[in-house]
Amino acid sequence: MEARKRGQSGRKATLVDVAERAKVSAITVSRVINHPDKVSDELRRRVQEAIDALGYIPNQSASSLASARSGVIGVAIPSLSNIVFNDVLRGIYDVAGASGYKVLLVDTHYSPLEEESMVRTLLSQSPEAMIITGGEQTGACQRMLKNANVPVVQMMELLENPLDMNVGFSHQKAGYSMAEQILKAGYQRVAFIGARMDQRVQQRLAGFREALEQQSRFDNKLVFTTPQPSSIALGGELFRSMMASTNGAVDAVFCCNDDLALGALFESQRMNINVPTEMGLCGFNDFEASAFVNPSLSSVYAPRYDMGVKAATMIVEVLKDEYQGEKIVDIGYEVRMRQSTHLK
Amino acid sequence: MEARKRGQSGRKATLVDVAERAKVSAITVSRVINHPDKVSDELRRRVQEAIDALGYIPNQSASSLASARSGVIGVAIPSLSNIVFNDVLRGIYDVAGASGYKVLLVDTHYSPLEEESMVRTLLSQSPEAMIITGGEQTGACQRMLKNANVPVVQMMELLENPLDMNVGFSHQKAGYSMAEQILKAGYQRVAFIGARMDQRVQQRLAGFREALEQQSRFDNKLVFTTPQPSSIALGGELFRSMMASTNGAVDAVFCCNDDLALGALFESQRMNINVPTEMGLCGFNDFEASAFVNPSLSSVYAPRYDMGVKAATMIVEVLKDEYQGEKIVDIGYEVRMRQSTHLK
DNA sequence: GTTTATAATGATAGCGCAAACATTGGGCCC
DNA sequence: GGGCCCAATGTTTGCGCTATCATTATAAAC
Repeated sequence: MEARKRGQSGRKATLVDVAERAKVSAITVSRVINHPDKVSDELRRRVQEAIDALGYIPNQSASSLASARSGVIGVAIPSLSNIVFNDVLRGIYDVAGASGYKVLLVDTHYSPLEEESMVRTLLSQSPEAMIITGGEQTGACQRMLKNANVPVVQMMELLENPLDMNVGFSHQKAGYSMAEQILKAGYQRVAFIGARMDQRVQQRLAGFREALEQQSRFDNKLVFTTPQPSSIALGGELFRSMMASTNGAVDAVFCCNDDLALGALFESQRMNINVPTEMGLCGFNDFEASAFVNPSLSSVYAPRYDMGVKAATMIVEVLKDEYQGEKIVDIGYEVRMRQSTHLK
Repeated sequence: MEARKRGQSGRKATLVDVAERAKVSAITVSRVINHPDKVSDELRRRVQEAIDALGYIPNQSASSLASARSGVIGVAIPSLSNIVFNDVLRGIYDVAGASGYKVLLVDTHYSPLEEESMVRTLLSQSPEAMIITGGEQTGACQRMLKNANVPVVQMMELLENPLDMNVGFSHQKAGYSMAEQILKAGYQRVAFIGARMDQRVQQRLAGFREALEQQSRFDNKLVFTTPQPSSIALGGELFRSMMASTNGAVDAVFCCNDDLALGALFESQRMNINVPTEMGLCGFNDFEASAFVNPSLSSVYAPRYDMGVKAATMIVEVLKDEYQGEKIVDIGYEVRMRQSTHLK
């Protein structure tokens, strides 16, 4: 690359280059960018011209360093491929973007150790706030977050002792409610199939168990779980092996999420098992497909987009010192009973 | 908050705090972090102890400013909620993470103007490289990217004149191939339903049209498009209104993606139209559900994860000055014919 | 035993920007 | 017309870090 003059593409233009070209001081250029109302129309115009001419783009590192404000919100989620988090993310991005914040996003792969390392990376960017998933942080990770001295929101599930703020819903209650509805629909022998088995899935199982135990219908032999990641394919496999090992004793299956449930549904169709008459089926998370598949799939809906919006809004308001609400927000859920559990 | 001493949680520890505690110079601490092999075991141990004791986390802004290396790769995608991009993102994150790069991700909402603004935001973070989607950038955006003087990868589709590097596949050829197969399967009057209608969808339509025209089977009245975002619900609606307006004249539908196709499939089931005998159906992108739904859905698969991996790998290698391959990489696609288009 | 190479550490300066404080030049008051 | 205020602009300084160049200690070379 040839050597070029300032402001040409060889070397990136700086505030000083703009200032020289506009014949003002550097700080005036800074003001035009950050506090345009504090500069006269005339100078503002001249500076803007110079900015455009040079294609000047501010150096955010320098700005962060000088002002101790990075404009970054750090976000850690366990998986990029799980649709559940996309909805939440959309909410976060929408609010953050509208308020002038950037989002630095990391994927922890459902591992607290990886989360710790990722949180360290995020903190090195001097974020003004953090949004993380759930409550299974390592001790070191918790310490870092406290030390960082920025607002932290833990989202997705309700926690006993959040680090700071918390938005989510009770997966245990939701699991309980759904299981309750299944029993109410008249199913007698309800199995559970679950994958990944992270904290939230375990809570759903706990709720399921509680509901069944209340009617003395819980049977540990009907709980089928695996640490493998969820997928439609896996749902089909688990359903098939469940059927093989239970020998017709099961008349409904509570799937820990809609991936598994859809897989089970498609597999039951191929096995010529009628849903819902021979086999009730429900999922969790209420994917769009669940409402449209035939038979439509019962599931638990939670306002995920709103949860992201709420998390980001709390943060933005706390940063402006304007937040009035509670530190722990229950965003709620809704059991949506559809054809797949309609026994009679 | 009370005032506290250095290294306590009141004020974040800096390199100098660590240096004082370890009784070394600041630069030695910097070396322990960035070039540990250049420091003796003894000092490295002492410094590491001080780092741990103070919970020191480097300030990346200061580091970026001093070293002119941010460790950031900027990524712009048109939508956070489209699964298609998640797969690609996973590939990018996996490679970037393994190579020590952070990803700054923005959502352009399919708007070139928003993309321009987001790219400006990304560039202000001094990214070392950029990955963007497609080739519909505004002039100003293209200029910024060229001026930034960093490697740029445009991904998802193959471009005539990429700004720099390019990884993708030809959506037109893919559309052509799929349409060709549909005709080959024996379907006579093939409709097209499309949503969003971004560049890539338009290319799929162009390929579809080309294939049909070659057999004089193209009929513009059988093309149904809308700028609305795709969804399963929309697929059902479009299918229903298509059926209403064409009056039984259509025997197959090419859907621009699997969302629409699944929606059309579920709707056809509710309308008691047999797929594939009365109606052929195909989609695009090959979602996981497409292989498992009944009847299974024909679609076009592209190695999206690999595409993300490739894009990030190219960048990482270019940054190390080690990249040997072509600037334009065709990642290919695969037409997967399944039950939904099995006429005979 | 002097020179030369090498490894380990340190001192200094500066990256680009904005906070804090300083200066200037009206307009306005009585 | 002196004093005061405020808006508009400028000067200085330092954020936390690393590149660069220096310095010292140590080993190797002859």
